[in-house]
Amino acid sequence: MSESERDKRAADIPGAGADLDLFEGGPTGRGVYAALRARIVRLDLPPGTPLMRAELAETHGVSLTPLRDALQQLAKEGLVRIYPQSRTLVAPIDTAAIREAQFMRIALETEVVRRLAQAIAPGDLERLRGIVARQAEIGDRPGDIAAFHELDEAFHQTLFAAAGHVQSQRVMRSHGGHLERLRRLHLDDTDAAGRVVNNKAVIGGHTEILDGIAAGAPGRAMDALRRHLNRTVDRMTEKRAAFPDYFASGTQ
Amino acid sequence: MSESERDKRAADIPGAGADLDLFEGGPTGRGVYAALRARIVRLDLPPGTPLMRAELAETHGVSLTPLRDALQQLAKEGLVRIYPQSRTLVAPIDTAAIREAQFMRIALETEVVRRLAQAIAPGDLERLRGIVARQAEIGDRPGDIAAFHELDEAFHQTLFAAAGHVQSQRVMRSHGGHLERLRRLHLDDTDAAGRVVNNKAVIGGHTEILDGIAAGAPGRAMDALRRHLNRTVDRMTEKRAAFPDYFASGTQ
DNA sequence: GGCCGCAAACTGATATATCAGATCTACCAA
DNA sequence: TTGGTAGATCTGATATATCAGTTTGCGGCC
Repeated sequence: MSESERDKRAADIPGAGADLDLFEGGPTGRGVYAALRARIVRLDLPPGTPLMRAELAETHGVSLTPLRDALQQLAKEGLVRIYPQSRTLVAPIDTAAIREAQFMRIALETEVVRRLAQAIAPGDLERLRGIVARQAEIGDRPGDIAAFHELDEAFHQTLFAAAGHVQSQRVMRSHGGHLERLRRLHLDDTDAAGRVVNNKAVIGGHTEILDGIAAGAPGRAMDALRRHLNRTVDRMTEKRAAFPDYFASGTQ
Repeated sequence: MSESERDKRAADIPGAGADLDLFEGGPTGRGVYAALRARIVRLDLPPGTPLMRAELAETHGVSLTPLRDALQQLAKEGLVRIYPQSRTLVAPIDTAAIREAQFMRIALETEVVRRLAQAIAPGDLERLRGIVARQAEIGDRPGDIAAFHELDEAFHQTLFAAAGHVQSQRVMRSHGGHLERLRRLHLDDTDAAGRVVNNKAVIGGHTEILDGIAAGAPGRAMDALRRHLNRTVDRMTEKRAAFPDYFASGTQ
């Protein structure tokens, strides 16, 4: 049942990626882009998978031109590697790219939180508290992974929205594909008990951040956020050992 | 003479933009992209200028396909507006985009400086001091605008390099076209005396930042950086009044 | 039996042709 | 005179054809 739940969530991801409407290659190409990105990020198309343009074009019912647009877009995000005149394949997960994405996220979100601690609209703070409250409600039940994760997304997006910098978050996300894939690897590797613990930690982090903001204490809010975000990447080397084929052979 | 100096600098900008090799549309298209971006950012192609594909293709000696790639790239950066089936023109300077770019820059660079204040390689600190010293040398002479500006660029780039996050700076710059155009507007509007004063302020800012880093005082370094960066955007409304045609009609 | 070289086949890049939507203009009607 | 509409024209999107570089597999040679 958690199985079907997860699949449902996975199927939703294309939609989630679609709001990154920074990308388009024209009306037609866009759908292809979104579909491919979703499959790559979901690791449905694992790193190294060759992408045959002719075949993909036929599958998606478009010609080579919009398909090329989509691939170029993905190449610019680093999710696809195009070897000119040769072939195109799903890029390996790049450790360096993950570090950059993480850096960007900490930098941006830390600044968001800082500004919110200086001034936040009461309505926004309420909304944020509400999200955390809903997380707490389902936090104990190990079942609703999808819902919990969705609320987590909502929390961070609301932070950016409250600060008036949704666009920056969009830019950040558009370069965070490698990090998303790493997170995907983490998704399935915790048992129910461990997940509940993790959920509690997430909720605690969110609460600390909001407390810092509410108290008008930028430093406190920023530190809390930093701790909260650093959780994700810590276990990267472990994942890299478990899925050596998925990662680039670069340093570290 | 400062005239020819400035032109020489302007001619260099394409090269400066070229290291944003985040962008390509294939080997051929890349040159077109760089050339167009340079002309747009330099305000050589003012906002609102229609971009006729057939003509541009002929001018640059390429076909429509790579030209389209270049334009799509520019559209994604927000520098060009494509109205499907209708026309393509240079996008107006967007106040909101400038605010986002400025936000991103402060967030990213502030985090860079914070980390450097915690730990910096002695060689990097030396290099940075060296750049500021060279700025001080030519700071009094109003002539060398190009050289001074180049050193300024080098300073900030070296900060990112020292923190090991050049890639993030690249992403940031790739979305900073609107801000670059605003800066371009500021470039020509100060007389020699004013420029010397401004140069002094820049040098002072850089020095404060480095002092904060050297002292291992993140807060101090970050505050200094914040003050330093906020200089640029302050006079935006003034520019907007002077060049109403260049700006989008959006709020504020 | 293994290695080198050549050629064929495949792939992506580029150019061109076709399609469809949007704008503009001229003409008609109110 | 003005508003609207039909059609011509222009533009970008899409599809297809051509070009050029890369890989691969076969055959000959060492």
